[in-house]
Amino acid sequence: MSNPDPSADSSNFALVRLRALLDDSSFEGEQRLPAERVLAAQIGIGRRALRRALEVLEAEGRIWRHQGKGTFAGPRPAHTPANLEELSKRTHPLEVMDVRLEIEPALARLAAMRATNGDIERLLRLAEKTASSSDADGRELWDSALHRTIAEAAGNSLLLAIFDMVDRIRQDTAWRLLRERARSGERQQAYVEQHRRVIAAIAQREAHAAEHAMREHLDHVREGLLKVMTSPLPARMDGQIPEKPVTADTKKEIRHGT
Amino acid sequence: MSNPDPSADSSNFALVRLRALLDDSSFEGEQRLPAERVLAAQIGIGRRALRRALEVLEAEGRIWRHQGKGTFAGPRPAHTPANLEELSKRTHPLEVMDVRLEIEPALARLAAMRATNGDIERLLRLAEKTASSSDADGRELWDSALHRTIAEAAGNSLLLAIFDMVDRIRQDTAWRLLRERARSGERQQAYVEQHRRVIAAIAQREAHAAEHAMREHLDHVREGLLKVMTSPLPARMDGQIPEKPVTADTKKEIRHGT
DNA sequence: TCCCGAACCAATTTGCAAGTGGTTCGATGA
DNA sequence: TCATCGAACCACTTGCAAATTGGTTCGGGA
Repeated sequence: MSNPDPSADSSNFALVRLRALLDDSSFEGEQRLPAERVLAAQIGIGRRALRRALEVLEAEGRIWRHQGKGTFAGPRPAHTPANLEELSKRTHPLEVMDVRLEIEPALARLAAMRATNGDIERLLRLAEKTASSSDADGRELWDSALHRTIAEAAGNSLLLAIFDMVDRIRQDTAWRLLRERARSGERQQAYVEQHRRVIAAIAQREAHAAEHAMREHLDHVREGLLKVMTSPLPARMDGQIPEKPVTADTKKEIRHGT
Repeated sequence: MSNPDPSADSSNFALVRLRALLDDSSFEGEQRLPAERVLAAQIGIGRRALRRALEVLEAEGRIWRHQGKGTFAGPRPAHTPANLEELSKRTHPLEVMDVRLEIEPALARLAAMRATNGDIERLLRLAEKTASSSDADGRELWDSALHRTIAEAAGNSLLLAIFDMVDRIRQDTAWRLLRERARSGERQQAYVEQHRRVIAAIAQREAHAAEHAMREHLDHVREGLLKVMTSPLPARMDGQIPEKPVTADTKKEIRHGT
């Protein structure tokens, strides 16, 4: 009987050689392997056959590769994003919402305890602006400024940096549409009232009340988000249907690497 | 009577010209101004006089400058660090501890709800290792791995990224010494017991208990940190005195930029 | 005493070259 | 007919040197 996959012959040879190389003590740590072109010449096979073997080893987790860097022995180092784009790809709106629900109530509580009178003045002015803003973009901006001012008033630079990180992800790309749909008219009204309550609690230095009010507000926001995501086609005035079901696509694409 | 500050003559001239330039619509946004050398030649004064004028404008907040970048119209953009070194410079151990107190109890709660059985197995193994580890470095590593595994088990990639960020700051530079001193023998014993409690709660899926146990644990850690920082020279078995009062120096160096 | 020009320092940006894995293509040979 | 190879190209990363910028110092000159 003939070989069912003759194409793998020289690749198999390469696999044997590569496994021997990896088992060798010289590649113990996270050592870098020679470049593909060099390695192929060393073993005496073509680059294509070598790459097939490397794919197997990578799938096994014995090596990892990165374009422009090289091929390395050992498991792929834990990928901690640290830059926004990567992080933004790997998360999704519900995760972000969960994080906000953990962080921002704490920020509100701390703000109630540590805000300066100047902070509180700024908050009150912002609340007015948010309420009186008419267009969606304007609301968006004032709302963002309001939440950030609370984060500043909390007086913890590290927490502020974390808030900024989350906020930048939130403002990224495709989510704007989602958020816009999540704030219908009456919901927007409720948001304004909830903001007022949070700010009032902070202004009166009621830490617990501030935390509670903020959590309640974000619960409402989360609920709005869920509603939009689970019923993607509510009656729309303009009758337009989004070309792509944003939520589903986004989630699938994001989920691929935990 | 003579001019009390004749040195400001050409600088004043430059100020007038510059204000006119800034009021001009062409520099509305965060536009970049010409280089100092060019600008000085344009206005027809020396660079030194120009720089005096620019200092005034910068103090007024109408422009901002940065070495190697240039001079820009408008207020200085909000500085959101985003990279570890900057962040690490701008925070201090107590801030980090406060953040951990906000984040990690939430992580423990989520882990209790969402951990896989595999996660729980890993946690139990790690707890053993941590308890049996003898040297300080070993404890440090196992402890870190334990907390991170809980963060992983919480199943929120964004929260995990935040945890990693905080953890990297925590492990940075000078704080290692501080932490080492904060874990005396009996405190270490208590930590092991607290870890056991957190893990047990997670394993039994008791979300609230897990959150509570983790908060209690971190409260103890915080207390240990405070004790070390407020009484920098406890009685030491070996009689050695650290060459430098680490806490004070570190705090001062870190504090310089809020 | 003040101003100017020059020079130097330090931080940043920019462009380029080299090297890497990822991919496509046509020629070759079993 | 098919797998293979070599070549070429693309996309990404790294490293380095040049250029540019603000920050600073110094000496000449009015």
